Amino acid sequence: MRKAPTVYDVAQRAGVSIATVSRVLRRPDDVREHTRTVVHAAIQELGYVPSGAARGLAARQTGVLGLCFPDVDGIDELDDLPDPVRIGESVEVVRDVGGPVTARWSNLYLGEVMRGAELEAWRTGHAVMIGVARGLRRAEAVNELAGRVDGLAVLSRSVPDDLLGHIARRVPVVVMAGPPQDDEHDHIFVDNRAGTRALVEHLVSDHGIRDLAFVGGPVDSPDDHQRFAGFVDALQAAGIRAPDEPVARSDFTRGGARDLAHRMVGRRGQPGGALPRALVCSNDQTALGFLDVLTEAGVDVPGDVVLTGFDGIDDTQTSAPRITTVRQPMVELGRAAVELLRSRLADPSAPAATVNLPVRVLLRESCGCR
Amino acid sequence: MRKAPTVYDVAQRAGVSIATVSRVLRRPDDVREHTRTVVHAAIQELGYVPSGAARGLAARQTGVLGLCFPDVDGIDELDDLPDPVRIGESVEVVRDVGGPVTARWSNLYLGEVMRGAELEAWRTGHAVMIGVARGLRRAEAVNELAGRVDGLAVLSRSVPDDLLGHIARRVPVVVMAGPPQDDEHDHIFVDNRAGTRALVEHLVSDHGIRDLAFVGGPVDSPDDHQRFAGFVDALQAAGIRAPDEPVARSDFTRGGARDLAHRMVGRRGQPGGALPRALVCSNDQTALGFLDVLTEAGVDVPGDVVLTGFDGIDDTQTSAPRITTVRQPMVELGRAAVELLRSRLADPSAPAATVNLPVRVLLRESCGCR
DNA sequence: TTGTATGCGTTATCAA
DNA sequence: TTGATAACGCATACAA
Repeated sequence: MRKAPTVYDVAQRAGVSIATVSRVLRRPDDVREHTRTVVHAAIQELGYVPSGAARGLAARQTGVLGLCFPDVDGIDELDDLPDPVRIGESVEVVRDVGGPVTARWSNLYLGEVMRGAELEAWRTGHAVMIGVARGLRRAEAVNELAGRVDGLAVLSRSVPDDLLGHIARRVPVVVMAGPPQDDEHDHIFVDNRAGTRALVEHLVSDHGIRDLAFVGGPVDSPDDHQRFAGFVDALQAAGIRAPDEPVARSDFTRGGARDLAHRMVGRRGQPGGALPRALVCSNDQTALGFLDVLTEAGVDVPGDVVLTGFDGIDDTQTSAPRITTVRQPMVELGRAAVELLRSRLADPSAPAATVNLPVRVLLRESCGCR
Repeated sequence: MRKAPTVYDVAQRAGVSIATVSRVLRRPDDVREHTRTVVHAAIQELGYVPSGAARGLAARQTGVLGLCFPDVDGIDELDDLPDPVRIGESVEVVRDVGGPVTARWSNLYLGEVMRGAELEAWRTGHAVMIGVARGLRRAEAVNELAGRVDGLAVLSRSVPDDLLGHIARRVPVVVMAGPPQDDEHDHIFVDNRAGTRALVEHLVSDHGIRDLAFVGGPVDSPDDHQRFAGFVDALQAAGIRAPDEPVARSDFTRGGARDLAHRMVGRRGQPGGALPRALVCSNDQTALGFLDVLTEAGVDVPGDVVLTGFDGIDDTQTSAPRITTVRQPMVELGRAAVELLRSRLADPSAPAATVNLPVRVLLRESCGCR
């Protein structure tokens, strides 16, 4: 490792030219079997590993695809970092008093996307490089990532538009799971709208519910916006009068949803304060928060109120009752991103593509199924 | 994107030499402010993004660290791949009948390691590249990964020893979470032995249990081996006669543990078939499997039998009772790997290092606490 | 403070 | 089937 051997070393050792060494690695069929054997032997003896940098430079492509995520750890500064590992410390024995199970939604989410991307990249002999856009030097980091890859898949809003535009002049960019947008990049959308619509249609058609309310998320969430649109779609299709706005908005967290639920439950007695037959929540955390409070208040789910979510996080599978929801196609998102990148690399001049990922509605007990 | 601009383009546009362009990017303080401004303007106008390959080649280091995992998806062939994304398909509505919650232990495990590595790498301006050693061309893939990075952290047994030796002649290698081994590489161990010992000492000292049995995992698992050693340590320290072997072995899966538990529970009536006061399981899945069966059979945990696990997976937090276990320091593992890589790069001639990561014993209800 | 020139380790194009 | 040799895009030592 003192000084890594190069093609020259291998060539010398094998008594051939560097061109032949390169050929043995890239197009083995173009060299005589004997030569091949000799070269391979030299490679083994020297411990030769080709330099990716040199290859990338000469071949004008690195074989690496990039995946750029937003900062899910909420780290903006080096100071925010958790303590580094302290080595040599002894075992610690602690009483685990419980508390809420850590919600690792974003980790899981991103992990699945990565898994899908890696899988699809592996299929075609690509490597994938992960980048997290965090901290003050994030622009710089994203730039460097872009400089190292043949194509870049970016999770929506992890990179500002202007930076994205800059980068896109060097490598193809695909934006994952963003709001509908009309720019030069390829896009992959998750069909929030169709998913919610299908879910609500189930409530109306199969359960005969006509008194539904939509509990929204943050106003600036494009996902929320699409989901509400799907809600409206379904109601209109069923000839039910649709509201202009969600009946209320939470912040997409379970705690925030609890607060909201408390207020709504408290108003039950007042005129116009009655709970609707079905609460269609904009995400799972919201549904879970409502479930907590409704259960506490003695409101039966789904007997008194039907509850649904969106995302398909694990907790919706273990709650009582399990929550009917719409599963986000995380792995598929990653795979689709890589697919799109590849076809873009194959045909750079094709018009910008838009992919709408299908979604899956999971019927469980909270909507009255079974 | 048709043809990415290079330093030459920027230099020309800015009316300076390529050296100056490079300096503006690498050592801005060495250039006059005006020049800097002009160059930056040119960079923006052209959409210049430096080539990582060229940088790596010229600077003799890529700024990328590699992370190599074993194949957790069990994919050996392209044929094993799940179906690719089908685009344009409509929403699917399915009845989710339940079944076991998907155990994503390895995903979570690896995800956490990655998160730790990425975090630590980010601190020092490094990028990290993930590689999964899978399929027939795995050696090739690992080689390519090694060729692209400045250092490589490898999860134990994801790469055969000879390949690792080959690679190590080019880049520093650190092996994560393997069996004690005496080779040229740096190693990071998770202190399975001390963790189990501390856990068992708790059972003996704090709960006064003297009738304990160890339910092992696969014989070829070094982790299992270490954990059993810790079990023995604790017993011997307490003056309790320690067995030579685990009382039984499961395959580290919940299902396998269930089968085993059924057999053990079935033997209860027979002479010598009585259950011990405490079952120390080699991993969490095993403990969970036993919990399933014991609960079914009306054996109270921890009243009749005390149960403990190892790993700290999420399910141990939601089971009833929650399971006392030892948490694997996944994030720390990733961070430590990167730390070690960095110090190795800083001083290539230092002797091979060995890091023992501390572990945390989580006392919960399954051991009788609270 | 800036420019010139060289080398980094491959791939790929031609010749031989 | 093999060998010279010219890119590839940048960093950097050295000159100016």
